[in-house]
Amino acid sequence: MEAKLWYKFLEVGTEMIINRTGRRMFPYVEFSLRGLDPVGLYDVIFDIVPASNKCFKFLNNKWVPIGKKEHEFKTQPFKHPDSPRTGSEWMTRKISFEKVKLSNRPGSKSGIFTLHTQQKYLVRISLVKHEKGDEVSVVEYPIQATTFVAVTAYNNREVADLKINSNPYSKAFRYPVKRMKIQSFIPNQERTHATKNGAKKKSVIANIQNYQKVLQQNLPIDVSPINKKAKTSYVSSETKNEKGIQTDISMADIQSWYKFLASPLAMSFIEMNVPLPIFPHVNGNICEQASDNQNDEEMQNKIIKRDIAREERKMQHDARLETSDIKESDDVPKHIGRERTTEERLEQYKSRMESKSNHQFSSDNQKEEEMQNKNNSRERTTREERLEEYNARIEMWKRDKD
DNA sequence: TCTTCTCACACCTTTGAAGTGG
DNA sequence: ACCACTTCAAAGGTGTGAGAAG
Repeated sequence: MEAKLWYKFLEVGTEMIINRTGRRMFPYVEFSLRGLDPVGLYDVIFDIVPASNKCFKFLNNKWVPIGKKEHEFKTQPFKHPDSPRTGSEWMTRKISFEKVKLSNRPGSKSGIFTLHTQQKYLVRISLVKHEKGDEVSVVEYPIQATTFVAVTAYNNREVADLKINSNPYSKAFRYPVKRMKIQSFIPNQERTHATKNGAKKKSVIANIQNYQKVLQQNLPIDVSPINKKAKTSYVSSETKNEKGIQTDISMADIQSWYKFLASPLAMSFIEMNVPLPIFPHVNGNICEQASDNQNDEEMQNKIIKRDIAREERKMQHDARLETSDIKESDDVPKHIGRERTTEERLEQYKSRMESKSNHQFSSDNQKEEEMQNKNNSRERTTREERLEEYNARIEMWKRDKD
């Protein structure tokens, strides 16, 4: 079990969100087993049981009992999908109930537990041993550290913050960014009757105006790449919900941004000397995007690793070209690699392996230096450089137009 | 009026299929 | 044909905030 995390939550008073469709537990329950009969057959069963017979209310920053709890819903305990297994199999692995969900709608399916809000629960693990014949023996382990209050929205800010900081799916809320809602810049009436192209244009202008306003503040700008799932930034009269227009600057995605640059509208901005926003270069790769968060060391390392691997491959490729008779030149077709004999391919494979192991034995200092260089080159990508790139693009576009 | 609940939203990770190049 | 890797898209998990419901 992620004991440390559970205890952290316990300190502030664990709250678990429940909703109609079912919300995953976080932290989830994960543990290892010891002392089982190695050849015995076991089921591992997950259950959620009331931790108190009271109902609670969040007052003065803590949960206080206010009355009797409601009658419990009938929910089937959840048997681990790998059950049954022998004791030795269970003992050699971690047992996780990551996908268990909590709901407030009765009659949910297996793996979804129906709970009451404002009531306390805890997780109980049961080990069912299959004895001879149909007999079974059951041992139950209620885990006090998992005690939580079921809620539909967080009451304690500390809990929300702890979740944001420890749940990878909540990364979006870790760093303060300026999310640029178009909604507030376009009057409702206009939005509702806007045509596809009209609204798109409006959204771009709104973004620009908004951008200029918030640029003066000191928070990082949200430079999300294209969000494929995001709703379009226009609203037709058929649109069910006005909220459909809510979006951020990522809606003026890279493509439409460059389309905008190629439009007469952009030209008039330039001619009027209206300062255009710097739209940072984003290559659409989620890792590159995350690298904008200097704090995210883990992601930085991932990117560095990937870049090193890329360079490694390139170096290996170059080395192979140098050692072989085939040189990369205009008159040698690129697909030549696909026409090698089995022996040649075997040779190449060997050299690849050699170069790989050589790299492994390279000194730590060298590695560190490499990492440092990577970091430095990343830091050099400043806003000024992006501005330069942006200006270069404008120039290019002007030339093309002429 | 207040509290609780629901839903749409933006933003993120995970996963798996398809593409690419050696 | 195979392999290692990248790219892309879809699915699904997250907290937030506005508004509905009680």
